[in-house]
Amino acid sequence: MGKDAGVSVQATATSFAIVEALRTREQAGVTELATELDRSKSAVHNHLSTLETLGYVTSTDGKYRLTHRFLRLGLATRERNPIYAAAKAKLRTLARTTGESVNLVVPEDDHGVYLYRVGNGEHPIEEGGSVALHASAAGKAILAYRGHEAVDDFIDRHGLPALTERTVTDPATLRSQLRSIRDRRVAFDRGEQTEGWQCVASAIVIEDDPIAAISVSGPADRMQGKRLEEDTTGLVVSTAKAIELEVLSD
Amino acid sequence: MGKDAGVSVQATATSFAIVEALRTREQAGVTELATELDRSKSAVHNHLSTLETLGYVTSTDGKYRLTHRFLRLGLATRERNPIYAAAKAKLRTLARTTGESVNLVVPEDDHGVYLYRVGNGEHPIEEGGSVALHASAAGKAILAYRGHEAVDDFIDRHGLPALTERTVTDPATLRSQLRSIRDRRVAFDRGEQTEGWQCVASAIVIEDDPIAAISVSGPADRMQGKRLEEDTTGLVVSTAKAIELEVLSD
DNA sequence: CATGCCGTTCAGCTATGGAGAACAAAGGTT
DNA sequence: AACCTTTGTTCTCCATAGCTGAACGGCATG
Repeated sequence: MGKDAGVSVQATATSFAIVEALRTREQAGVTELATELDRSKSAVHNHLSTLETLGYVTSTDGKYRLTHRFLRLGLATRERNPIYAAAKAKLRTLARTTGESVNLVVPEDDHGVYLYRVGNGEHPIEEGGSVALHASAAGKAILAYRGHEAVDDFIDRHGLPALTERTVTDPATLRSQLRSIRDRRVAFDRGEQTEGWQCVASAIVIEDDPIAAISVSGPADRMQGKRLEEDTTGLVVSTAKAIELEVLSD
Repeated sequence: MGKDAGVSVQATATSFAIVEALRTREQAGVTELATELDRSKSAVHNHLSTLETLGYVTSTDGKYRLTHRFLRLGLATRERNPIYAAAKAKLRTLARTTGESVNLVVPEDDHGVYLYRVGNGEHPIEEGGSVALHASAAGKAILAYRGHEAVDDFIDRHGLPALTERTVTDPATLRSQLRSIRDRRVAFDRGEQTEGWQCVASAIVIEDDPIAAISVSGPADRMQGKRLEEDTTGLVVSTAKAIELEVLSD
């Protein structure tokens, strides 16, 4: 039917392509979007005016931008997840005691999503953004609690693309790391996702299902030695355990 | 072209109708959505599978739900607004000192949007949700700083629909309230939006442009007498002024 | 094993939305 | 001021995208 397998309603694909272009762009005009997305001006105009009457886009003299309708959609999905309410307050205190950025990551399809993030803004990770599961401490913490076949399938589907020089690209190495993560309840990321940034993570596991992971991340020079290995690690693990209990008690 | 003026790309309208249905519903099946939205099963299925390959929807054995892609979209629009960063911390302390719920409302087209909200969860207002400008303290605070013609146009377009028995439905009454709001820098809502809930609001005005309003809301029995008239009012106004200064200093 | 009730697939017809050019409006430049 | 450039908007026409309606297959439940 459609030229691209699975995408049968191409108008929807076009509309969302425009929406995503507007996300990065603050505001944009018709011609600008048309050239970037390689569509005709009239097509882009049609979609924009449709999105405008639907309330997802506003225009002020020729420039279009996204409205806050997406905020309602996005927050609704987040609020729905019980892990969010259970973790929020505890992550705040974890951020305060460690002085570093703290993240809450949940798995979604084959990637992780930053559901919540409280930090000093040094590292430009955006809430709602996604992470590769194999190249982040939180992601590996989640993968560690999935079955062997699930991990194999994951590797088959995506491979282990390198994000930095230190990303784990060898399946055997990854599998051995996952084993030790499960044993010790901690995952580490030493610049595997972003050069110069280290991470400690621990998964939230409910009934053998890793529903989330929390992580503390900071620049390599602050996250090393005894501080990383003992202090931070201990805090992350105990916070993860506390969140597990909170989830179970609701 | 289209049957409904302005909505030329109907496929987009259908896709977003499905998305909005999923927002309220946690998860839903094809048939369920098809009957609710009055479309054919195959049409709904087409849209859902398209949205799924685009990454906005996931399915687990026949049930569909929204993904967190919308979180990225929504938070991007919020983070972009400088008023959010300027107001966030101050609203937290305002909530702590008053003990009531605190809201940040920004105007968008002809309604207000709850951009941020910190509260005790008593009143089920959702972040990202929208308010009628004429039937809320924050909305009236914003309207008060718009020109007379702008207010007239607003009334022409929407009228003054009553949300409760106490909603201001008379244009003359509204205009006189707006005048006093501008004079005193405070707007009140005495059950005009939700029966039994009172509100105090003050606008954030930058260069004669009301870019936002903050409000404190609580049940009528706690928000009355001296406490409302003096204590809370004073705190709201001074916080609004502080936010104005913060915005200007950036 | 039969019977609903799902989600998914299919084929075919028709309305829809895209291409492209013409139009309008707004700035910038000389 | 008159020009030109660049933008958003509108128009018409045609191909095809995407609906309808029905058939298929899987999974429960009786």
